[in-house]
Amino acid sequence: MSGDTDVEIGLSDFESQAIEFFCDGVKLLGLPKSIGEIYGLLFVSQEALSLNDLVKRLGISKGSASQGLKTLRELGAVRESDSVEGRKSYYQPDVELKQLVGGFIKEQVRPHLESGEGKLANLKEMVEEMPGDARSDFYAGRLQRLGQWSKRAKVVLPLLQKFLGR
Amino acid sequence: MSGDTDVEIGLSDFESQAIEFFCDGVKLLGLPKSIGEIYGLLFVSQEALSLNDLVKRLGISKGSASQGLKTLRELGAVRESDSVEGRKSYYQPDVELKQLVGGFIKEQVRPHLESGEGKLANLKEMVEEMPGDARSDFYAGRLQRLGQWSKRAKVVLPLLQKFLGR
DNA sequence: GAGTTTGTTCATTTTAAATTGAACATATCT
DNA sequence: AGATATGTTCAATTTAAAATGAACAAACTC
Repeated sequence: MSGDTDVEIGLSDFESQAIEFFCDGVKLLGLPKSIGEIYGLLFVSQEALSLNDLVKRLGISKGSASQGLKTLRELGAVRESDSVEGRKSYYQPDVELKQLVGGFIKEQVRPHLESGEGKLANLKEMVEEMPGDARSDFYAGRLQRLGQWSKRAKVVLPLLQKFLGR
Repeated sequence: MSGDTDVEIGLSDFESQAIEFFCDGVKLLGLPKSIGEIYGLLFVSQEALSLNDLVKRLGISKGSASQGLKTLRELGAVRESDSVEGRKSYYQPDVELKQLVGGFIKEQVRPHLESGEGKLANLKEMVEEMPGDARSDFYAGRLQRLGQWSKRAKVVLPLLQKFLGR
């Protein structure tokens, strides 16, 4: 079979600008531009798009598109549309802010927080092994504060999600 | 005069690990490592430190230190200690989570949100100039959703700050 | 089963960002 | 004033991150 659907090549003015909007957004989150491009194009497309659609319309490499889609799926920001026709997959954006934020927190923020807690624990051990003088007291105080930070963050994140949903 | 205070050269094990902790943190926020190093060292120092102290102890360049301190001051994460002795300035960290988050939101997040709103307005204009068909209706719907996102964010940010303070 | 389509992986290249360091300005001291 | 100390700026370099594209694997087609 000839294969490809009749997707336009190149981007309309509207599409380009919308995509740029998302590129800015993901940069703020520390994600690569290509992810903004992919999500952005999906966001302004009525029909689900295949990997090859993305490659052709955005003019990015297959590698970028594949990797970007993988990240977006892990974040829960994109899902395969279930119209199974052959092996080819088509992708759609999740447009619920709550879900998007939730995925980002789960995949990007929580892991950092957790590894941070580990490091904090290490530091506390180091201080306990110090001779108990003014300096070690100062360190202990600082570490206590860091512990507060981390606790606060863990309380606030779910709250944040709750506020964003509905 | 000979000039320099008797700051150690090099970093203790404890200091290095604490600094690493902060480097991870600022990376999550999309800030350069040097900023984590500077803030980290100030955070675990009982005495205020001068620019030159930072250069020597961290082994970074004067340029980095100056630029990093500037950013940290703008964020409100660091302030000059007011012991005026000659021209030399000494710096101390602000260790209140509320202030830190507030500064970050004000300096890094809000500007992005605002420029985003501008771009959204542009996109809305573009849609209004389109012939009113199914496609433009779809676009209008999407843009409305983006407007919701942006509104939510503006409501949540101050709330977030409030929850983090105390 | 040969040929095609679809998608992933990963070594290399490219691009963007951070760091350096030298030149400069500005204040301080004697 | 001259000499020294402090701090900023910015072009050049270094470093880290992202994009590419070719090789590969897997699934479907005829």
